[in-house]
Amino acid sequence: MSRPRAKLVKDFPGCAVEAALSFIDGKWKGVLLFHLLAGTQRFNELRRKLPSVTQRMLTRQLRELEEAGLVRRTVHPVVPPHVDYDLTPLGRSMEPVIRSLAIWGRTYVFCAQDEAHVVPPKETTELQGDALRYFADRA
Amino acid sequence: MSRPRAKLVKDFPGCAVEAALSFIDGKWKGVLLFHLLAGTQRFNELRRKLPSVTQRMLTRQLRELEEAGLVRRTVHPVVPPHVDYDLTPLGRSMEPVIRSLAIWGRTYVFCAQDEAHVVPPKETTELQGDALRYFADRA
DNA sequence: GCCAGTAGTACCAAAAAGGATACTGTCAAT
DNA sequence: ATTGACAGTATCCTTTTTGGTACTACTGGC
Repeated sequence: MSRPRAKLVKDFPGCAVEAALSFIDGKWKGVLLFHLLAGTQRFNELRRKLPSVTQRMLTRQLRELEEAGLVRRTVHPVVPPHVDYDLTPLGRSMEPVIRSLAIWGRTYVFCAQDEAHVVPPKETTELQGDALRYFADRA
Repeated sequence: MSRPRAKLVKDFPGCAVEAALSFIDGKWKGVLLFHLLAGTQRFNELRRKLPSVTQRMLTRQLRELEEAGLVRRTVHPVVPPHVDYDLTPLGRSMEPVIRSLAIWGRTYVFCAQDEAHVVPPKETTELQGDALRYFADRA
């Protein structure tokens, strides 16, 4: 949620970075936006893509994204329920941010453990702290 | 800190976005990295640039960035103390991420209140939720 | 009749993050 | 003699965020 950060935005103008971060601050918002870049998704569709998120968390994060103006929630009044989530123009404007995050993650953290061998040795030598431990864990 | 997210990285591989976010997760890390992009900084130098951060928080955030391998802390054993902070190569690799965040923030949230009039009317009409309220507040 | 799928809520508990305040020790300048 | 700059710590407390479990209502298929 952007409440505490929203405050700081006023207390501390000039910080565009923090302002932007306040919109994707929340444990699952980044991934959600990433998946929504691929197009409209339904609630359970997203749930399947984020297996470790609880229903409650998914709902909350989506609502916060909606509140922030990044995501649009469309309820089709049918039974069984049918709810679509997609990006607003503002949400889509986040694409460069999300993409650069995805690239960084792939390059330096490399989530897909089945491809862990692809880690470039040169970069690896630059790693420290968490990143180093991360790679150490899966070596 | 990246501990809780680090866990999810393992539980939920494939999510490069979350992995990357876990490195800048923390209320001040984004700004700190942004300021460090400009070059080496000393502790109180950063403090002056982030007037609303407490000493304790600044220390913590810097230590976490160091632990994560993004920032290097250099202690010059003199008195009075002299400590330099600068980006590691891994930290510098975050530059595209930080820059895109800064651009987004400037474009869509526009922290600098003294330039609030520059908000482009076209974009404004696309705003919803927090973003809308943000602009409403300063209109 | 029972189960699965749809999209959620409600309630309680735990953990994590952040903030406030006060304190350290040395030196240089006023 | 006092103050300020330097770079922090220590302690306590509050807020925020996240997780766990159970529950709703309705329908279509077996």
